[in-house]
Amino acid sequence: MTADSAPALRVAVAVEAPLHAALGASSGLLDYTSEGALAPGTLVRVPLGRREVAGIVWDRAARDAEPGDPLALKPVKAVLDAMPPLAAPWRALIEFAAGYYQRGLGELALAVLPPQLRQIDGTQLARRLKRLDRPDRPAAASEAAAAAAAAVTKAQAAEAAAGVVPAPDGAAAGPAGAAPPGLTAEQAAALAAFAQDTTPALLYGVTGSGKTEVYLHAAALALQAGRQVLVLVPEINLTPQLEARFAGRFPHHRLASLHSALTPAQRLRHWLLAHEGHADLVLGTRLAVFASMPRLGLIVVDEEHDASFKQQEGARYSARDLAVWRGRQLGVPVLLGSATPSLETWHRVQQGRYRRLALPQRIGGGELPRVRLIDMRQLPRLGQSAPGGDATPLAPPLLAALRERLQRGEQSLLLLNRRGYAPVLHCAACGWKSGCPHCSAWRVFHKADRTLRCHHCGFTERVPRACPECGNLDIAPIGRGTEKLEEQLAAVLPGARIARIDADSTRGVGELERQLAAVHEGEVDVLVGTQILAKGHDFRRVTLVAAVNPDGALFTSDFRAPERLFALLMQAGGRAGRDAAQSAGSEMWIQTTSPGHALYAALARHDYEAFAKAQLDERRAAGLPPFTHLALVRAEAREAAAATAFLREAAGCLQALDAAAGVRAYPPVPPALARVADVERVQMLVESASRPALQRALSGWLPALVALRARHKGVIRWAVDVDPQAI
DNA sequence: GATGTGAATTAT
DNA sequence: TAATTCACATCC
Repeated sequence: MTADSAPALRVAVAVEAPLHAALGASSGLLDYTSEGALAPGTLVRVPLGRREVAGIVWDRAARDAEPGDPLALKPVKAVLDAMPPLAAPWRALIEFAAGYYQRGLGELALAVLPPQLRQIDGTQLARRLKRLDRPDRPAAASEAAAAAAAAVTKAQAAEAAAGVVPAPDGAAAGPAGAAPPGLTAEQAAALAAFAQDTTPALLYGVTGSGKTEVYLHAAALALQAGRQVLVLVPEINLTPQLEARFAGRFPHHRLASLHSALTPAQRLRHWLLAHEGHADLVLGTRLAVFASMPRLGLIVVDEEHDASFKQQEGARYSARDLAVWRGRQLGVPVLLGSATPSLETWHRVQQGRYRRLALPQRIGGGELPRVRLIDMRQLPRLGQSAPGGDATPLAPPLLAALRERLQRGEQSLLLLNRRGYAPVLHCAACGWKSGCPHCSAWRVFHKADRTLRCHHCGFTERVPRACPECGNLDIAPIGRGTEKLEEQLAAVLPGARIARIDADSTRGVGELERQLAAVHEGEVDVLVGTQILAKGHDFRRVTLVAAVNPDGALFTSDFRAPERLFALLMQAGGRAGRDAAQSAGSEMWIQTTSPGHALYAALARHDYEAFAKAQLDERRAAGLPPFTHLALVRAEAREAAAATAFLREAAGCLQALDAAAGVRAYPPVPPALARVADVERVQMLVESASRPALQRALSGWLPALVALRARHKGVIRWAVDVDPQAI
């Protein structure tokens, strides 16, 4: 406005605008003017169209500065300088991730900040920052953490009682305990080796081998050096347990958790604690990999093989892979823990790119459960005429084993990866099945509320009294879900206290914790549930784990299914006999029609390495990861033909691209789940033996895809998925 | 992606 | 004639 004011400076700002909006040309940055100089990483508010949005001042190479009339630029509206700017390493991480996963810089940068930070103004932010000095309210830790803390205390008391951990009573159980428990020789060796250098290290150890203790000691070293520690865990459910363990061990260090179950205010507070360097420990799910941590000195990725580290929407990043990148960038060690490492990680260990630290023994010499394979083909087809119409839910020998446990007062855990009563309803007269009208999937029969529910789009109806096609009254459920298994168990195990834990039974806030507490208190004899149960929870009294029907994963086209099944079963088996005193009698039962399958044979020997070798040989032969690098271009449209046409033409653009040497595109195909909520999906696989080649091709291709999209009006959405989980 | 524009289509 | 819906242009 004022003609005599100093000439305004030009600043580049990353704003929340998707790449495909073709905003800010190639860099994704927009130019604004500012009165004073603004440090890169400064949070600002800028006008964008008729809106005012949050942005981050970015540094950009001088050669990228676009010519143009600075007078036509709009000024920055507000500078949120109460907060330190986001540091260069953080910005480098964002730039790398945006480039690697083919997303807009600003889109990613703003998406990984706490949502509240995008909304508040300078005064509000200043107030929040002032409040950081106040200690966290105990309530903020939530009932969940309290429940988990109780469980952990008990667990450690059990370990101490078993005489395996030379810890004084009460150590690590609360703020009062100062002396950390000692380490076994194996743990000490792993820790010493880890401290040698900063190459990423795989901590390879079965459930119960004491990986967490190594994390804690590695963390202690980093904390002593005045550094911050980032711990990534796969599930929200697991954060309270580990949080309690870390908080108990490091009572004089501040811990902040970061996951999507926090309230917006908590999320902002915890993020700011990390960013300001007030929190020494940051523990969270995949989104925490982007936490701003000025003194970062160690990254731990627990259960590194877990698929939930890969984001499945928006920017489809792998938090595990970004953690490794971040560690290398900072020269900070990364510790990847797993009993069943991802084949990608295992391959890198074999290439010598990652170190291998092994913990082959269970703490206290506890045995892994004996694996028993039950050949379901040998069973008499009992109960064909029974209500529900399928064979007996459990093989007689397994049933006998369950009764034994019941008599001895021990707990059993039954896994069935299917919630609801039955996966589909069927009319015997006309062949009608309970398909979802909006998705290419069956609607699941939920007996408890007598509904047919689509697990993909949520479409729910009451169960029809008769077949909607032919009016036949004789419609019957096919197959079995957890609800039905629970019901069938109640019939064959009268008097047993049976609990079911799955996404349906744990819908309410704190419901999972409440149910788990009941299990720990011994109020449950038999626990039925989905894979929610297999992960991380410490069930001390469980001596029998059974997989009721795991075969499905053996025969799907999903190339990662065997890897996931093996990990799930190993992990589930690890739930049994964690109490060293009982481990000798603990068993893992598997009902299968393929008892000779190599996967089960390896599982019976607890031989991950043989399994991994066989899988890697298959992957190499089939040209799959980690030997080939993949990306998927996904497109969605009302009509599949529109999405397919877009992808076909996209493939043409790729072929015309010089940068696409050594990269090849396959014909577009529908994924396993082709239609969801009346939207058709089509995807195209792009592969290369070279990761840099794939990257070059994708980067060169993207502008063409953006332009192409403008001509294919039928396409509702499209996205690139680099290193996809499934193809 | 969000927002605003104008034109076309539909309801009353 | 008002009210929706929809295609499309713009956003430093």
